[in-house]
Amino acid sequence: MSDNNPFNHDYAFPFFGENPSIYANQANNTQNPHHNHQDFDYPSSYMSNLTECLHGGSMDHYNTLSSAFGMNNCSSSSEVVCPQPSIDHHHHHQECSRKNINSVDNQIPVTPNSLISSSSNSEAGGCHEEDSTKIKKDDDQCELDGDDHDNKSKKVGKLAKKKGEKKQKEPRFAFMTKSEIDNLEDGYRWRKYGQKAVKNSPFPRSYYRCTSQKCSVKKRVERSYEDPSIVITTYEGQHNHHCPATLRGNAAAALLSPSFLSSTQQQLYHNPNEQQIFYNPNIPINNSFYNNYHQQQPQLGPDHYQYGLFQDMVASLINKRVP
DNA sequence: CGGGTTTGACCCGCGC
DNA sequence: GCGCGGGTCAAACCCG
Repeated sequence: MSDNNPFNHDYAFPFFGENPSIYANQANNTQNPHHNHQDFDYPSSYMSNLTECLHGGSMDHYNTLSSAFGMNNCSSSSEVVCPQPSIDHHHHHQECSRKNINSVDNQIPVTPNSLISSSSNSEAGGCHEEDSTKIKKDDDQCELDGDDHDNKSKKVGKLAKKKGEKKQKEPRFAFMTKSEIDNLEDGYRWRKYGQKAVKNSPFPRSYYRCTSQKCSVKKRVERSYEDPSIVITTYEGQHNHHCPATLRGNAAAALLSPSFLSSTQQQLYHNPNEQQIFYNPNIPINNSFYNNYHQQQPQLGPDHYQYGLFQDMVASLINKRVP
């Protein structure tokens, strides 16, 4: 676990599962030999996370982003794993990446600035870490209870779970956002429960939990050590309540809400599964950001990405909504 | 006083 | 087995 880059972990997020890319002409090669495939299955609810995390979670009254994105069809066929470094590769990618971006820039209209990268169940190699950890903890706790270990049992005693009860790792997805502010406003209320230094990074990682009762959604916020202007926010889990700051959990409303689309942020919206990147053409592209980004995912060269607008993505959502 | 933050200790998995 | 790094806990602290 020496990898402190969330984007190097498994990320899968079939936003446009069945939706043809808006800018498909710019990148249609999805057969990247360096693109490893993972075998693990995604939880059926996995795709509902963006929805749940970005706005209220009640799935009964509206279409969620998950449905809008065709998340139910999400296959486990594309995700980012095990980057395969290749210097030449990188250079080439960087060039192409910039090229593509520019070309897109020229043809797209205005858009809200947002970039999201997504992930699926985390930790490609060990998508158990957190939960299994907890379970282990609990088990230990059970065993310890009889003994002394006062302090330890006290600390760990809360999360008692049955032995063998395997809690599935909550799906995750991450945003890369160019912002001065670390903790970006997303409409939910969060309580910070931890902060850790990140290896190889001068910037700490903060851990937040949704303050809503019985809502187990967590998020991590850290600043990219490669580009300090980039904030990486990783969400984990699904909200079981409406977003307090949006209208009845309307996905589009949430996504388009002023807070979320604050003009002070430049964001990219990246869908590794579909290899799409969305960005705000109103804001000059930060080359270092793209370079770093593609360096972080060398197995998915820019040639294989599709670029589009976050706005179009949202529009797609709205169009797909069922009354 | 309630709710959020800070911070050091603790736990766990993993790699060596 | 040990050390490292990531994640969590919870007491202490802060603040409106």
